[in-house]
Amino acid sequence: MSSTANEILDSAERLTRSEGYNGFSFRDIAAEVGIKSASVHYHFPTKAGLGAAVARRYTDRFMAALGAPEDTDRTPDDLLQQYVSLYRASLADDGLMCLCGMLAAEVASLPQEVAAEAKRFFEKNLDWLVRVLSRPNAVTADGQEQARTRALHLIATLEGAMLVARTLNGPADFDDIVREFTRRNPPTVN
Amino acid sequence: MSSTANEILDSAERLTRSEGYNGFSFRDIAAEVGIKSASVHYHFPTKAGLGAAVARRYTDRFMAALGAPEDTDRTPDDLLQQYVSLYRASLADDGLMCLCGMLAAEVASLPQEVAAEAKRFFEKNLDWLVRVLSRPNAVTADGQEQARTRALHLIATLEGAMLVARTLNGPADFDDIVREFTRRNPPTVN
DNA sequence: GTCTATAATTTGATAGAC
DNA sequence: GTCTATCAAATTATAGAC
Repeated sequence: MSSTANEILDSAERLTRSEGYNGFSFRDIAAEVGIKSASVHYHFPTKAGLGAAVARRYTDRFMAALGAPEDTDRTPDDLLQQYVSLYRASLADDGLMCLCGMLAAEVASLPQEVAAEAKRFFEKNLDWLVRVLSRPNAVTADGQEQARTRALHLIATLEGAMLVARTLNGPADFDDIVREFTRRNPPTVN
Repeated sequence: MSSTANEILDSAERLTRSEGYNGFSFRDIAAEVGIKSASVHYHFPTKAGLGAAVARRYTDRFMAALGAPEDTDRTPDDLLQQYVSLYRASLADDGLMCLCGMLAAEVASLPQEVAAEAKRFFEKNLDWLVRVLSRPNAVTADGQEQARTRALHLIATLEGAMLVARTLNGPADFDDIVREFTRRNPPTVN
């Protein structure tokens, strides 16, 4: 992957997380990278392809940062706290939305291949969280179903907190919401 | 307000909740209403004005449906359950996002007057919830600050649940999340 | 790989007839 | 109030020179 292609992905990711998939153009990216829009098309022939590539890279990077859910060097609670931190860093960095949270909002108007990548992000997140919550020393082991519900609940809270915080008071509100969530969903074992 | 103007607002609202503010055009609305795009401009000269009018009407209708937070015929818990139902109906109707949840995602690329209306929606919601949570027989009265945090937490959970449910399994996931939230945040008094 | 040039379409918006 | 016609700008995308 060329250096320019990576800069294009960086720019497209930032723009999507700020303005949405429908809120940026090839010319916006070209201006940020310092090339012409025709050169962007050389690296990514279509916008749908670029959007899908951005989402795929984002998901892969996110999952890599999470690490193995079964890592015995870290307690389930450590892993969950780290999960929350990743979202928080996302917002704090530049007031940017989670890429796939943004795509989830726009899902009805996305090219099919981009929508599919957004869905994949959530499914991978769910799977990782379910594995963490299913570990022997994590919460009450009331089965996979309950673990999935808990995982969904956490993802929804974090995505919603980013959404709301962006229009109100930023990271301060995000932190407020997460603190309240943690107070209501304390780690049980560990 | 003419009948056509209302149909335009209906169409613009549906399109915004489905595709986002950046995802529809005057021609899309014209096609739905059965007129030409020039006629849409007669009623709403600019897209920013139309977007702001849609958001304002949505907020006013939403607040009217909520009723008075101090209504003594209804317990705080009744009111909170009704609040959740309004969100749930939103999603169930047609898989549509909350209008202002959608605008919140796009906020960085919205005309200032549209962004301001989205913010107003959340502030009005917060105010209503704080009043409900501050009633003498509601939860533990640990002050306005805690009531605001609880209110934020509920709004974020509902907006996040809509967002996530739209890309995964729809209303079933929304209900799952709300059930889990309710289990973790049971009504205390009433 | 990047450029200029341009095609084809869409977009928000306006002028003026009816 | 709605229409036809049109504009100016922006958009995704391609052809072909360098």
